Amino acid sequence: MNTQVSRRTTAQQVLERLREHILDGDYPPGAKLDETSVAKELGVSRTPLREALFGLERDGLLTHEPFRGRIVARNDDAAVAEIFPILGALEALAVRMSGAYPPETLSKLDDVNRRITEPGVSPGLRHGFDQAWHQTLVADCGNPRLIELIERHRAIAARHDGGEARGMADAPGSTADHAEIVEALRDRRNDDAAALLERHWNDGVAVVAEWRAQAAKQEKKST
Amino acid sequence: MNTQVSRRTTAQQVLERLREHILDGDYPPGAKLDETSVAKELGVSRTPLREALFGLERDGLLTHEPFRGRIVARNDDAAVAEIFPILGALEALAVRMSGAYPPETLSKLDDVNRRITEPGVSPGLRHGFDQAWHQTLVADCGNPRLIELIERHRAIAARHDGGEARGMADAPGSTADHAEIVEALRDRRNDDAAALLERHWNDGVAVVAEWRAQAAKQEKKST
DNA sequence: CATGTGCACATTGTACACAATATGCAAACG
DNA sequence: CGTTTGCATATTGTGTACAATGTGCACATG
Repeated sequence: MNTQVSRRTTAQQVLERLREHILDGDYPPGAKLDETSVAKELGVSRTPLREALFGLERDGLLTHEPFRGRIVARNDDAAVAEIFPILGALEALAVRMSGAYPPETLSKLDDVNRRITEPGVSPGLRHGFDQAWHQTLVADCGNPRLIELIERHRAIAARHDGGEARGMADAPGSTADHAEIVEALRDRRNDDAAALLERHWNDGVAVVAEWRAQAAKQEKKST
Repeated sequence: MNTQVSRRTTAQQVLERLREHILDGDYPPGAKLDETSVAKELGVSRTPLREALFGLERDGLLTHEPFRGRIVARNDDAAVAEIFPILGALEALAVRMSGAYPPETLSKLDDVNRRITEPGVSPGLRHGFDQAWHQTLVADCGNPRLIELIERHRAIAARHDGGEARGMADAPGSTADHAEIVEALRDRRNDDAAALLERHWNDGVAVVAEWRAQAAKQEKKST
């Protein structure tokens, strides 16, 4: 069916496409992945699909129960409480390993951070800017493995659980944290920035939990 | 061929067995994994084997080039330089997240550390004790995801590269570090212990590089 | 009416067959 | 003599068939 011109294998492509779909919320947390349907949907047979599923499962994006199917991993408060501190430690390390941040990087960080708070941007976009900010922060640490690891964990933790509860991170405190961190970096106080960053992620656990509780309450009201 | 009584799937079992083999050095870094041979060796068909391989690849234990096969991941100086700091940050986090270490855990740590230096133990065993020490250190941090993550990275970094260059970590400085860390933990100074631990791993990069250079020199002499 | 049992169906797991690609060698060519 | 081209062979990638297991419902039974 496919003419196989690519250098990448079907399973690899499927893995990446599925990953994107999960991150975009097309397959939300808790959704069951029916092999036959998904295979048909992507136009491949079950064999490469299953190989991709195995990889994603190993990434922590899927959970698997033998003979009962695969589920997109939940991202509940418990998961956040486990992952956010890990991200804090890893990004802090990346900041410490980075040298002096060049002016253009610093202004990019400021710029992106400013856009997070700009009025009129959709919550989804705001969330995207937040992601971009963190990505820029660690991009030049010189440890590709670390970057990849951070990326994977952010992928797990960044998805919205609880049935498309939108509204994410208006985060008045969050952008203030970001600004403070950039300021430290401008002064070449990377260690201080790292410490702030770690606290930022740890605070995030409570922030997300609070925000979700609010969203759940609103959800109930509108029913 | 198999009566399939187990609750775990063949692919999962194969993944774990292969993982053990790789960690034990039965498949040393750089070894090519021929699918047909390995499948025959483990008594399964290629399908579940390939699924397992995909998982291990995602773990970073294997590298893959389309149509050219899979290789057990190298663990050269570059890899060590990337992974050791990550392990340092993660284990430091685990120590900080742990509460007060109970006396029995502290004496276990002391005990295991003592065995590392005991004369007459094989290098392999010594290495095993070192692993056990670090495992005990993080076991009660209360973050299973973190423990799993540490375990996986230790799996990658703990393998001996460069053709079974044995002799590992006599580490006179290493056990001294361990002792100092336990002392800090006894005083409930977890943050100090965490900082020491991070330095311990960072120093490890140079130690391993040095040790390997020596081993390589000896290798050449005996040829 | 509640509960348990067994069968039909759906879905996942495994094996195998075939297709696509890489590799090594031998012969042709300059 | 070195280089290149083309084929034979080995290995990996994908599709498909079949086996094993879980699920839900109808029906019997107390």
